[in-house]
Amino acid sequence: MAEPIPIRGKDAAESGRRPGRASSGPYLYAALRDQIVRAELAPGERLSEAELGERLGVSRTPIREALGRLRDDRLVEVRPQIGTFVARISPAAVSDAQFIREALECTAVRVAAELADSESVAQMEENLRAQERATDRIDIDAWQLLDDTFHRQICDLSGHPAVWPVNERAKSHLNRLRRLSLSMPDYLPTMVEAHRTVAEAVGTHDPDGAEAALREHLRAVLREVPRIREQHPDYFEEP
Amino acid sequence: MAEPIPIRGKDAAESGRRPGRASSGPYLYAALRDQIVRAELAPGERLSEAELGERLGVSRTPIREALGRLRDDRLVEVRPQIGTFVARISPAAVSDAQFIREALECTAVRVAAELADSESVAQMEENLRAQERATDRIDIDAWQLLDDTFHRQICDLSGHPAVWPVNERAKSHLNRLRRLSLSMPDYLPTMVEAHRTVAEAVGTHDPDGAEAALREHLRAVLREVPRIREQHPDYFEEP
DNA sequence: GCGGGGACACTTGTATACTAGTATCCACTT
DNA sequence: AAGTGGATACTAGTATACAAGTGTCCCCGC
Repeated sequence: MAEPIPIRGKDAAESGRRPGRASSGPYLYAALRDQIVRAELAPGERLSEAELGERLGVSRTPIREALGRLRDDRLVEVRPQIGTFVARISPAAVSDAQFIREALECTAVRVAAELADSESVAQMEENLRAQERATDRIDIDAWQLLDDTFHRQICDLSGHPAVWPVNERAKSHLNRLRRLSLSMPDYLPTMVEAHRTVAEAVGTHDPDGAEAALREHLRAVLREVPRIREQHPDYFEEP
Repeated sequence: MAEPIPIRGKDAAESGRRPGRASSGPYLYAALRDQIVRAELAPGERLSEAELGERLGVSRTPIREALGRLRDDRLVEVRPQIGTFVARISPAAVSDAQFIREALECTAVRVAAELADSESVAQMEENLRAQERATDRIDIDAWQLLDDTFHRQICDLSGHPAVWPVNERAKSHLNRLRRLSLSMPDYLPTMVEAHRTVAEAVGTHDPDGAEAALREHLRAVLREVPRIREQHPDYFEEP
């Protein structure tokens, strides 16, 4: 069990009290989700509300708010009177997340290809260049952020800002898988290339091409599941 | 402002304390969402955590849990230190919900058409007959439940149980719209007919037909927006 | 009559106290 | 020695107390 949980930006804990102001729930949710996705909180690990609160400098109340959202995401499992645990990877949940993500993003990318303006395309290309730099540095953290941004751009280009939050929740499960893929650096150039193919199809207003390229790209992650399961059997559900 | 909020099944309040047991949050969430969808809690209406808790026989804590989820759904708006309000209808949010729903359900119905077995088709037909009976009685409440069940069947037939919860959250916004459509009884037979068309396409394993029929059906609700807005301008956002 | 200022009632956010259920572990019995 | 029962140290769910910010409304002064 991973013991030390240094919270990334410790702003929440350090900013002291900000009573009566905006809730710290969203921040705590994002921080904990990030730690779960990065497997700093390992699948199956027990989480203590009291301990998390102590570590993050808040009481159980906002911790519980964050854990509730993570429970809705199925990233943690709360067993009343027993404990809260980081959810083990469920192949079924991964498949569900893949289905949702594919449905949303592939629909979004079609719209994006139809009505993307030159500015949006330029932004995607800028992001792609940053991805290449991160790939050269083998900076997985930076690349992951850029990947999220890239897919968010696709979703936002659909003109429906509510799509990304839903997609992000599904993507978490797949991001966690990718994190565990030790040989991921090998795949980074491949993924950037796939991104570029999608972006080019969007830029040339080719919905069919964009959808096909994106679908193929999204499914690539899923193919890694058996290998990852072999490497980390204890991180998976025991059905 | 509608004042009396008699909770439908008062089980939560009547079952007395059940401390240390399962959380009442999910129940409260469903109950409040239902009241919002039915416009028993009117768009723009102020909600008091304390008052809701008193009315439902619980403290603010579980009420806040339910309101937090409703806030994620964008069905309520929480303004710190000011108040919590039933969200007014936002055409943008409705459009977003429509996009998400269309993407998910249309993808699901294709899979459903491909691998629906005879038992599933029989269940859908049974549901359709119940819809017809509810239509004859002009029992909108019963019909709404059957409508949810019908669309849930489609989602579940995709083999991905996580799809429906996501779809349900988007559907809430559209259900609320339909509730406000005073002339809805006129549309009930039309909708049942549309459902039947979808079900038949699923039964004959016709993905393209099923998707087309479902998409057309889903978009029907959206066309009502301008008329509803005319009838209830105060229920809409003031952009 | 009109305008301004302050008390006050109310809000959400947070911290803490309490309840009841669960698992573990150790002492005791057989 | 092995098995069983109970004390105990946890857990999450709930209720309540407190903090801090916001808007209203009334009273006072002009």
